[in-house]
Amino acid sequence: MAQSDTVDRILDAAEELFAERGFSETSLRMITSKAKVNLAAVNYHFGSKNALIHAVFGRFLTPFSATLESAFDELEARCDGSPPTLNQTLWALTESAVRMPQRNEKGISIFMRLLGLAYTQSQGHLRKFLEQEYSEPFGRFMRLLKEATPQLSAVDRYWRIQFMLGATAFTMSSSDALQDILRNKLGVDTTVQEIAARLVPFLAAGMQAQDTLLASPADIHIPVA
Amino acid sequence: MAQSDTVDRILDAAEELFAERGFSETSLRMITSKAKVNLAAVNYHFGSKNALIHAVFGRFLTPFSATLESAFDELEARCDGSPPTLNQTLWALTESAVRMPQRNEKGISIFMRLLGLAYTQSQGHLRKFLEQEYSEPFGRFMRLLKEATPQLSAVDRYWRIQFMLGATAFTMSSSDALQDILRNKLGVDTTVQEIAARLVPFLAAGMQAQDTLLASPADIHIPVA
DNA sequence: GTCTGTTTGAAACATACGTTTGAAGCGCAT
DNA sequence: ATGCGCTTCAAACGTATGTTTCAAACAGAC
Repeated sequence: MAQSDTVDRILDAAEELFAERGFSETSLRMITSKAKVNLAAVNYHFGSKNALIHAVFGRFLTPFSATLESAFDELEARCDGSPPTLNQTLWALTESAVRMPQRNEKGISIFMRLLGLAYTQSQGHLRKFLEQEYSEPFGRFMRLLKEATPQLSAVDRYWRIQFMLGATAFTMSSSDALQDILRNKLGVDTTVQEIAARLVPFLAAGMQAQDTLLASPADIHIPVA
Repeated sequence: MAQSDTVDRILDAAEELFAERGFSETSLRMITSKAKVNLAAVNYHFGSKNALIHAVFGRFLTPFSATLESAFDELEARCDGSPPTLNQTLWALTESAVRMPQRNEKGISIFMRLLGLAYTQSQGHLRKFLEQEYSEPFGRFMRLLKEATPQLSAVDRYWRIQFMLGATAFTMSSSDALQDILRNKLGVDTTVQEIAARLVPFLAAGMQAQDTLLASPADIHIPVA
């Protein structure tokens, strides 16, 4: 099969280059020369650069969302009616990501960074693609979060989910650069699993902080103790 | 003075466009046509597109870092020898950001998003510029954080600071969009000050979670309880 | 071997970019 | 009024991008 060889080589090269440089900063010529295929191959096999971006996400996200769904199934079965805890829910997500079969050792971190970029770079088409393609597992995750934090007001929960999302997306989207700094400053090396192991407790603690009680707007900025 | 008019119009337009589209996705032609100035004006007044990016950051960051320094001065004076608490440190930063004189009501969120982009988009020159221009207040903030969390290992503290950064930059940068969603779904309205009032407790709680104890790499992914 | 549909290849396409150029316009001392 | 900085302007520069074209190479069926 000649086709799938070319297609896969393009996807591999694109995935890696997108992750380390961003989408618009990566040209088709970089991709095709890294993949050692002809420039026209991208438009022949995928149709356009945007479609290639979608294909890169689809190749990872489709099996991942299946894995995630069954992880949620298993978790809910194990909990037998009572809603899973916050830690269980967050770990089910992390687990599914880390356990995914990887093309290579950089697999997860590459993809975490791509997801971060998807949120961060305002590529309208990508956002739309992801929303209409993977709304189901996303919605289910949100529902589980809600059931795991019944003590929170809807507004607090809403904002704290954004905080979690931000911490995750941001960290993952710059994790290579961050790791370089860490390696230089502290002389240690960190795997994605370890980052996740540090991130989840941080998120869980923040999520479970006492429900925010707002003072009158006027002196919101005053509390210093 | 005709010059400063053109210069400011360019800076205003660039700031807004960079924030909503990113750096490489924003062309000089978009900027100059939004600012209603000639295309060549950017290279005449700033020298290059990169220098313009630096100027956009400098215009906000220089007065901000002065404000921040004096906020830290005041805080340390008030604490009189003993290190400020985590809450005090975070509030000093938040205060300084919120209290900055704003060009318009979107001022803070625009700049939060720019800071997020600076970290996220791999613009080497920007990173270098920010590091060598504002290393002092940044380093001081780091030192305060370190003194406020002596129980954390250096590695844990490093990563948790990244998590805080991410949650903050992400939330503030998309707060306009998020507020729209919130208004539609929950029928409430939120000011930047209120978001900060929700964010700081979240960050403080995450920061003060128990120091991460890592199991052997092999079973890092196992804990589900 | 020849035909057929699919895949590759080198080259060109149109467009957009950041930057440079050189003339024109302006305010203001002299 | 003249001359001198500074600023604006329209136009062009060279380069890089995504996409298209069309001929050559290829594989498998007959």
